[in-house]
Amino acid sequence: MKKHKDDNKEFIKTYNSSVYEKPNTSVDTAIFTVYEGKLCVLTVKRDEPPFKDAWTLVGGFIDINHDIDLESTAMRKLTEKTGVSTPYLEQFGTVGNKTRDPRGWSVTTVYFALIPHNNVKFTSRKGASDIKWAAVNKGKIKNKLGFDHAAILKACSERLRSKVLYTSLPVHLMSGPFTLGELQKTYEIILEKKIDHKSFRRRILAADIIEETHNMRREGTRPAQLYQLRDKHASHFFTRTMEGAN
Amino acid sequence: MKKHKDDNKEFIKTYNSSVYEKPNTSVDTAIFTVYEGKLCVLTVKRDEPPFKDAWTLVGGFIDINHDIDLESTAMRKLTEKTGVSTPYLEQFGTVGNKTRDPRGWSVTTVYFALIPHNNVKFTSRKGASDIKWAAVNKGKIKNKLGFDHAAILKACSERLRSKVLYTSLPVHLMSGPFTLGELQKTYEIILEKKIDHKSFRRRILAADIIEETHNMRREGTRPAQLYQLRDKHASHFFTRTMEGAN
DNA sequence: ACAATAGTGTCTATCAGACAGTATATC
DNA sequence: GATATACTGTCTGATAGACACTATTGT
Repeated sequence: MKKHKDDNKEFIKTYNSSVYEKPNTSVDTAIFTVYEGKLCVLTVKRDEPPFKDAWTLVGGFIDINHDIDLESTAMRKLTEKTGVSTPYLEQFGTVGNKTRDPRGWSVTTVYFALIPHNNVKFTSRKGASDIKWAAVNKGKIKNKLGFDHAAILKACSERLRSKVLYTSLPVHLMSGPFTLGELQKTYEIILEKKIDHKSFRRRILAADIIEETHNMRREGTRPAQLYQLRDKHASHFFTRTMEGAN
Repeated sequence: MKKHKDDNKEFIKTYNSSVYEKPNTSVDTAIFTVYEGKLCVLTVKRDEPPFKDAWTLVGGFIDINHDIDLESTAMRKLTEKTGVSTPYLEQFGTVGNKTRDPRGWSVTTVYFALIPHNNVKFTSRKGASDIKWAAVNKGKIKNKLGFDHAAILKACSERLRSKVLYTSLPVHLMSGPFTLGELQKTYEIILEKKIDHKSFRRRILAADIIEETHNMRREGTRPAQLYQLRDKHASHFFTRTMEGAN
């Protein structure tokens, strides 16, 4: 590793010409929720160039004086934007290349998070104008995303979809007790297809990850059993995937 | 991203800490092969501090002037050390924290590679004294590894083992035509357990990823059919995992 | 009664595990 | 023939998909 001079001019010069020895290093998180029957991802509006006024995923640079590791950078940003402090948070992967950021070689470690919609309180000082949920369809949202975030979102959505076929991840989108019908709906929204309800119940109940509460949900028609997670932080991996190709 | 005051002192301070002070960024690869009935990983001896004279995985810093992306950094290092230019190469994940490198905040993107042992020619200028295969057992090797590479190797080995339960990855460890018996042996070495040969054959043949050659392997006992990959770069994902827990 | 949602019964298809049995080499 | 490795036959068990059926609510 080359050492950098503390000479300020030299520093500015290399910074401007984008041939600084270390790439920039950031963390971005695709924060997913299910809301009004749709899979949504949290987007924020940039207030500085590059991509000023464009929407992006939630992210930022590592603060090496305060963050102890990458995950705490991701958590810090997530909590800053949503107020949520116990999301399901998983590292997706890292994208690093010469071209993704006009400022030069840039590396971003991407996480994806699942949070129940109810738990979110936007904490942005400017109100809601610079932060919003965007509905995700086949990995895409309507608005253009800055940097390579459209590609990152697509890849994250695909990973989410694929993991939902063989895990219990969507339980992390439920807030408080839920019915099997509601959980199934959440699966269906993410997978963008219907699931046979009998198979679904069998599968979830056999996994033994949820337990009955003493309450029922009463809304319109026949009351439904309310369940809760046995272990708030556990995830179950099934040995077979549901149909729909990997 | 927090906004900074334009106050000059404050600016320089935040400038230095948020922009100038970037973590170091590297790429490390666990290069696996199967050799003499054992799963092995390539290790190299460091010739500079920190961890001078300790063994580590193959890796190094990104060369932002020559590498176009992270994968090309990994490939460059791999080819440099092994002479192999078409490995199976997959990103494993990224470790970044304050403590893993005594020089300070450090981020490393970890890849794992599979290469057939025959294809390797050590190209190190110093001869073989600073590079060698180390047998991996339950994710560990005998020699101590520098940095946090022991933990990284363990995590990579577990990922490899887990993927082998539901993919055809081990085909990338075979050089040239191979018999089903040889492929099965390779699976068994990675999984560290026996597989039923009938189930194995059924599974691999049903995947339709290999085809018979016109040759047989004749060695001692009954000749065995030699197969070759239909698509050199394809990987098959089975819908069910083999037993042995995820 | 009817609509709507909750929940059960049960048949079939698929595929992994187990393991006995057959085939073809060398010695 | 004995032994070693290659390869096949086939039964069992687990579980996903399909889908018909029953249950309980509000209107």
